[in-house]
Amino acid sequence: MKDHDAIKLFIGQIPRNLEEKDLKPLFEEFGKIYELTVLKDRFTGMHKGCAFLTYCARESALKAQSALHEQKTLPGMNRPIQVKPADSEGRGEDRKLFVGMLGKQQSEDDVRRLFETFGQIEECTVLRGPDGASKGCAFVKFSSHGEAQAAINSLHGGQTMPGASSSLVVKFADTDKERTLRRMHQMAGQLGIFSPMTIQFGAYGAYSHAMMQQQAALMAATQGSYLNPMAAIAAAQMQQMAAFNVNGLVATPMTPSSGTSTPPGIMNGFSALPPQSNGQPTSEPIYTNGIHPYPAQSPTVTDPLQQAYAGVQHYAGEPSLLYLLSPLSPSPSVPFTLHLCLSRPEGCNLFIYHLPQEFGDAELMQMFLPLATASVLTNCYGFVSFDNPSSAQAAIQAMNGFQIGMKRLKVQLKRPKDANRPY
DNA sequence: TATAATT
Repeated sequence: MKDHDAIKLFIGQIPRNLEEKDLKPLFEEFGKIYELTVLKDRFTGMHKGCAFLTYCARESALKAQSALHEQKTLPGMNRPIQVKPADSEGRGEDRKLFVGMLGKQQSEDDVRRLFETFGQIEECTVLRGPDGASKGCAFVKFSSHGEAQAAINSLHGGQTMPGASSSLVVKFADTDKERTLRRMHQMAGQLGIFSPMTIQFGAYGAYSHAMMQQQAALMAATQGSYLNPMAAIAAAQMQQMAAFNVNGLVATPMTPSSGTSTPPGIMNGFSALPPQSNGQPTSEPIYTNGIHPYPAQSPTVTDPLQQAYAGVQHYAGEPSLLYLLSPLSPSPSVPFTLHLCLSRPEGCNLFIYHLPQEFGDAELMQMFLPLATASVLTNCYGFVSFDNPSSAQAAIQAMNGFQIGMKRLKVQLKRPKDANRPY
């Protein structure tokens, strides 16, 4: 049926509205197709914009690759189609380099010239923003690990490019795990969390992953209703978080959200939330996923990367972060809302009332992000914390009475010490 | 200075 040495191809940059049947004609031109599978998200079924393709004949794969790879751009895409052997086919990424501190004017060709003396370059890509401006870094893939290593040895730190702030960086590109960690940290930064911190999902990781994917999908599906691009970005971040969760980088069983072992900060700002209008409980232990920076409750890590990440847990500040997935609506289509709680001292925590029904976490976050370190949201009220009382006061001044649609926000300090608080 | 995506 297919050659014993057939090559499975990875196809990238596929418009998300194209399914197998739409793609078949394009690829059949190069030979009989053995298998063609568009990649879908396992929970949401969302088209991932890429596919795997195996031809019956090895030769067909080679022909398709040379004819199509980076040779044409499918409608609606802003980058050319990718047709190359899937990662599963050959070696991993031990021959791919990340090149940092390039000058912004340096093109792919400039980078190639810099690296070509060290070996056969299979791929060379300068990273660019949507406007086409270089981000000052590139990926260069050699045909062998040795060639890549030779380039590192000769080029890393050796020269400073015009316009770059320090000398050229040449190193092996991140592995998938490293990328995930990097994204996680970026996300934390975008959420306004700048302290070192660990984010841990609970024992129901796969479940919360599914929920987050669903939530992200919903947000993506309603993109037209976003107030601005920030909301779309937040949706993408949730996708990333969900991906992080499922990648198994954290595997700690959740800390029970009741009992004496619960760190005080974990309950703060969460037990005191006002009752919800839909009658659903604010939290449901089985669905509660805690995030906390306590080293004693760290995952048992065996992987060096995980260990490196675990290192940042040893930070001395007040504990901090909770992501909660709480049932809010009985409707299966909107089962959960992501809650992000940051525990802060009194005088730093605000309740936001009269949020429009359609306000999502992203919208609330976007509204307060310039001022706040975190936010929480349910259907009609939100919760925002600041790292100091004056920022909280500034937020009240800036946002109380802020009109959204027919309603005005009510922004006030969270009720001081609550009898419900467990300490 | 970290990509768009890898069952």
